[in-house]
Amino acid sequence: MRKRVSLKDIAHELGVSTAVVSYVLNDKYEGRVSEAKAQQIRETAKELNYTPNQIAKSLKKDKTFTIGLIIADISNLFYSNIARYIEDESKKHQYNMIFGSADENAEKFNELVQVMLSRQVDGIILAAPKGTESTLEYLKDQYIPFVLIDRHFPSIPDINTIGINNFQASYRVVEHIAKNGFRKPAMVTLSVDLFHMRERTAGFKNASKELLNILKPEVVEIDEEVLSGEIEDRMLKLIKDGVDLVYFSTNKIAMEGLAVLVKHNISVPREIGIICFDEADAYKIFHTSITFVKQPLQQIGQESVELLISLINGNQSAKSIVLGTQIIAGNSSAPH
Amino acid sequence: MRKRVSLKDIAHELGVSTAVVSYVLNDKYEGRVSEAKAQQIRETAKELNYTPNQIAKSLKKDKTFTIGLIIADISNLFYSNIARYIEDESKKHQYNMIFGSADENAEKFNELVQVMLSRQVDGIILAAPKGTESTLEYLKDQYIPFVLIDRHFPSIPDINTIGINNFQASYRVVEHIAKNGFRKPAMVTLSVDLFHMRERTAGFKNASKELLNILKPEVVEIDEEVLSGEIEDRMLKLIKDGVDLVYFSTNKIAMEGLAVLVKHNISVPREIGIICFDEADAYKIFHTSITFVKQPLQQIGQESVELLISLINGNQSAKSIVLGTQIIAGNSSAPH
DNA sequence: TTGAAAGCGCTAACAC
DNA sequence: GTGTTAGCGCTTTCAA
Repeated sequence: MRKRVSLKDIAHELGVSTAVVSYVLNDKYEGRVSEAKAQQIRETAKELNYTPNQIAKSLKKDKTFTIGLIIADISNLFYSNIARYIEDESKKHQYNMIFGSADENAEKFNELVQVMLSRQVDGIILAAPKGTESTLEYLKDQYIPFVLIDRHFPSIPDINTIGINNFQASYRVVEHIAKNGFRKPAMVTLSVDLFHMRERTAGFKNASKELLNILKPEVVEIDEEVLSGEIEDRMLKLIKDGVDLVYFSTNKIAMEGLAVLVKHNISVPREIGIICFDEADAYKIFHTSITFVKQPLQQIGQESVELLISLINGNQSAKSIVLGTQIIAGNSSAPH
Repeated sequence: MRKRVSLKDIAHELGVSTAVVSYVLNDKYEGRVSEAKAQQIRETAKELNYTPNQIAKSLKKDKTFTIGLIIADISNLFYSNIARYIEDESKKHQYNMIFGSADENAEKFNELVQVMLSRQVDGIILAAPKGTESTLEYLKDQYIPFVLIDRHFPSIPDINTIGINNFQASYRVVEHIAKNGFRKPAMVTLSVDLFHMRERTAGFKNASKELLNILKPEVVEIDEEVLSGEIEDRMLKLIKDGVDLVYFSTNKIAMEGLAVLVKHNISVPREIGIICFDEADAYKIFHTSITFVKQPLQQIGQESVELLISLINGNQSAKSIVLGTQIIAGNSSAPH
């Protein structure tokens, strides 16, 4: 069977101590080991196909060079994209990443946190689902370095957060809508009680009132579980009611909503205008180029890793980083 | 600062030995520890918020309950979907998964293998890029349990493989094409020297000759690096040449190809028929439902994990599992 | 029923 | 320059 080669094997082979081998293989032998012996050790290591055992190293140093990432929902493109950036950035800093999706489920989230902790991750980046405040408090109490992305829990003070201004992003969407001559927009969103989603809705409502003089802005909330079943009727109703543009609050809703339009042969922007939150590669096979709110995914990934690592290295400050968004204008919301 | 709670802390708190605590917390104390003491220990563990240190456990037991997954290209939906299934299945078997993408780069692949080995994964599932035969040989020589998915290297005998019959899948696509009255199909694929892709092409060519009496089947090969730049001209040329259906050999090519059709307002299947290899959620926002070859992703994920775990547990047999594919007929290749 | 102790592979403080 | 050794947190054998 398989027998992994250890420091001891190399030491034994050469009749030296494991310490010497460790020094050489970690390039810490300046003034300790003769160059000749060092060379020998390196050669033997190569010959024997030595691979250092990180598990042992981690145990000894109480540091795994691993960060945990827990996202809320892997089936959302936004998160899978961000996961990529976080992985890339981690690698740049010589960290590994281990990863899990909580599927918007608080219990699953808590389990994942436990798994990550027992695997001794040095820190965690997380997009927490609803109802996980106590776990966040726990992490904070335990001084476990963590950074919250995308989501924000105003009830917990002094935690490290990185995200966008969702209210403002939505507000600007309505500015764009108004500028391009739409007068009766509706927002289609999920009925979920998360701060960042409420902010998106609030931005839309406020701006609709202020910029379009709409007394009761139209917001359709759909339960995530029944999304693909319900959205068809809801969309058709909006159109029948004379809504002239639909603003989808996430990627996932957008895909479902656009599918309805395709199915019913509804032309964009002629019959209805469209704006989506978040981008998707798939938009390019829709019959019209899509206007969308672009979040700085790469920057979120990058900064969250950097912030986390600085926390791991003992930096104490609680930071809330708010990044900017852009509206990428396509033909789907062209002047009306 | 943070101080993690260890077995020793619990033992100390109660004035017992760490052994007893270990027994109790692992439910292995039958006939060894009194129920009263066991209860006490469990309570203290809970009070102190004890989390077992998996790193130490792994070191001791020489087993990490972690499997590595290396995929060829994360930006390919096929792989990201399969990664999900593999993660789910691993979790079911109480394994964690660590993950990396080689981006079709042999060197990156080799590095990833090293990372996984040094983190002492119990086994690896991999979709290997071109030019990695020697690494596979190495893994084999070292008796490191691994399972190859999607890809196949005929030059290496007796390794565990899970995939589909690509030749047959393409052959059946042409059967479908012929049955539906198309007479001049073209295949658009990547110019990459991988066995499974060559098989897809060969199946198309053979069937075109045998079923459609085409002497020189039309196969357009595009270099992956220039895909989105080149595909537009190549597609337009095909259409000008009177090709009546295009068969895209992967997900990624399909998305780029469909985008060209959208851009030029080319109607499917009226002006050109379409069949794609692999499914994509995004197809639903294309103006016509898409015919595609469906691989059994979940089954691939599930069986690869099961096979790997059986290898980890000492099973020696070299298996090659070939799973079936389906053609899901949409309107994009409707009778002509 | 209980506890002491060895040892997994590695690092680093400490002799020599 | 070189080697010895303790110990990271845990499991498990062995002795009491």
